[in-house]
Amino acid sequence: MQMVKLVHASKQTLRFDFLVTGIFVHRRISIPKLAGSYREQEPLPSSIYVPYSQLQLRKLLELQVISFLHGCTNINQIKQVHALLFRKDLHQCCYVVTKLIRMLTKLEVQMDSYPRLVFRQVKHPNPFLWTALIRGYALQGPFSESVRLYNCMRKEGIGPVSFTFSALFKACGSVLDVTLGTQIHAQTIWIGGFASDLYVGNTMIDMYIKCGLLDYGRKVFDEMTERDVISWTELIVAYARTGDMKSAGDLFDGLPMKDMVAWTAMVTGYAQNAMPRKALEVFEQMQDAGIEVDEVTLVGVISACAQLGASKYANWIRNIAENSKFRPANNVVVGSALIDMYSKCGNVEDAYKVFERMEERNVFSYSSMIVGFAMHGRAHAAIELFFEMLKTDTKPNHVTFIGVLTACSHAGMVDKGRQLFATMEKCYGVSPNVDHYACMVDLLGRAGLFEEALQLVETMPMEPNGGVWGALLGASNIHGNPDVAEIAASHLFEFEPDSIGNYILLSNTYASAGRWSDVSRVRKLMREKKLKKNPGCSWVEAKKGVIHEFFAGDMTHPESSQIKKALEDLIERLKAVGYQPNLSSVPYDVTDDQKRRVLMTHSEKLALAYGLLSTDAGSTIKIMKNIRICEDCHIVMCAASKVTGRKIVVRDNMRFHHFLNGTCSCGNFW
DNA sequence: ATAGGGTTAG
Repeated sequence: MQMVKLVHASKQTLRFDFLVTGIFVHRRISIPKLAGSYREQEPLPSSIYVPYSQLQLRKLLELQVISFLHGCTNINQIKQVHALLFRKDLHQCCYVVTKLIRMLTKLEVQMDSYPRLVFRQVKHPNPFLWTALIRGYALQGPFSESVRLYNCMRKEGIGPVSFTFSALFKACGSVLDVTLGTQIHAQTIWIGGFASDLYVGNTMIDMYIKCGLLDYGRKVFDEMTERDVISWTELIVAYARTGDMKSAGDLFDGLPMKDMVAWTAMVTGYAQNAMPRKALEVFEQMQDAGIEVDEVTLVGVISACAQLGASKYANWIRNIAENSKFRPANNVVVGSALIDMYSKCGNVEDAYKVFERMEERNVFSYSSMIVGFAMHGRAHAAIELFFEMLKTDTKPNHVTFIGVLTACSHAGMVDKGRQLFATMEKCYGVSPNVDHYACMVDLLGRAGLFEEALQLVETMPMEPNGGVWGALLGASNIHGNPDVAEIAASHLFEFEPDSIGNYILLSNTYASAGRWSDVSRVRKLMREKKLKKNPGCSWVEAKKGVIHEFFAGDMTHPESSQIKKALEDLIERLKAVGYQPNLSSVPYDVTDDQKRRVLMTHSEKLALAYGLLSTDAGSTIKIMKNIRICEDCHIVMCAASKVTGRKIVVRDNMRFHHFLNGTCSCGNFW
């Protein structure tokens, strides 16, 4: 006679209905209390105390064992539970063994070893047990084994369940085998309507997306009879990753149950597609909608603020992070993102403050800080931090080395760079990839060691890419070496035929050598390819963090006449202390007088003049620029920092220059 | 069981 009915079981609690004089009474019992003997639970009034049926005793035992399994943190503990199964005669129970195999998978135990053995001991595996094994192979490979097991299972006459298909699609997604994926897709249709199962549909979408067939994924989505927020989010993310924020946004607008993950997907989607303002907009809408924000959301917004490069936003999001549950000091990911953001906003000091306060640091935190120092020309700080990192348990990775090598490169530390590059594999276990070679070419090229740079390109163990040739072209431009520039450009145009900057670099290199016919040849090439020069543009942060934008020769600003006057005054003061316009900074074949006039229209000079006009004396002037700062403007910035006593920070497309008291942090080497 | 995240170069 069954007088106790188990109505619900979760990890922590069991819920029973007790039959008490004709009515059912609910009771909840927590599993920890049941550990040991289930007869020794809290005593119940004798009037309602009833013996469990055999069936329920067994069910309880199963649940108890499973709760043990959930508590296991290593394989030995699981082996103990496994031994227990034999003692309690549960070793043939598919339900428990399935959980055991899942736990082994979670602990990343090799499927071929122990899990396979456990599976073989069960005489009549049910579909769930088969699936646990198939899923294990789907997660860690070899993926062909998943498929082989699936076929075995079918041959044994055992039908798949929805989990089985999920596991198989995962395997197909991992090896990008869309042919097999499509076959299995077909099977979900003809074997008992699995195609309409929500989970099967979602994993199918994921598989098609991983294989690069977004349209197929969309088709599955459109044909699904039931969808949840995960189906939508999968597609939104896929559109965002291909850069199609329009489709992502349309989907998101139509999503009836927007949750935190879906909102976050939109925020990071905009951030990763270089639309930081849209990202902030969505983040604000998200907060207005009363949606909770977590660390992933924060990281997306932080990345957007890094792109905006303005202290105003940087401090704003930092405050939000500090007041959240994910404080940068306690959260490595948020902390590392903030380090990167502050570095990109021109604020290495704040970046380092965040770094210092972090309780835990990983390779991201160190690398971000090292790259930050490198960007700001603080080569010694970068290298010092690198050696400090080596003293910890944190191992450097390829990005860390990109950081130290660029640090050496921007500071002209050729020997140090060569030495680090030579030992990176032997001493630190990071084998140089093509990007590290590009750094070395940059390092040697900037130092004017063209022969060595070319030799490195010829002997490198992999094919040089656009980055390598680009570094060589950039160095040729700095040193005015049109012969090497020609070599670099001829290769570079194969990789990046439409990148305008490369043509301009080549043309400028010819110009600096006075080879005007070559200049017009390149100009003609650019016209034929219909490439437009992207105009030089600068931003400056005025009072209250308001950003003002200036193009070269731009007179549309409402205060243009004052700006022009301020610039003229400044230049007069600089001339008084010996400033001479650097005419070779103008790559056009025009008269010196015209060159002087062109130089005065450069956008960073306008930005500087406006900065002087609009900010308080004593505050730092922060200028951002979309292309490389020119020689003449660099000289002006140096001199202006001395004459005006202001600190000036300029971010060009590559790095930061800190001008103070007449000198630049780059040491005139950039 | 399926969904969102941080560092990279000329």
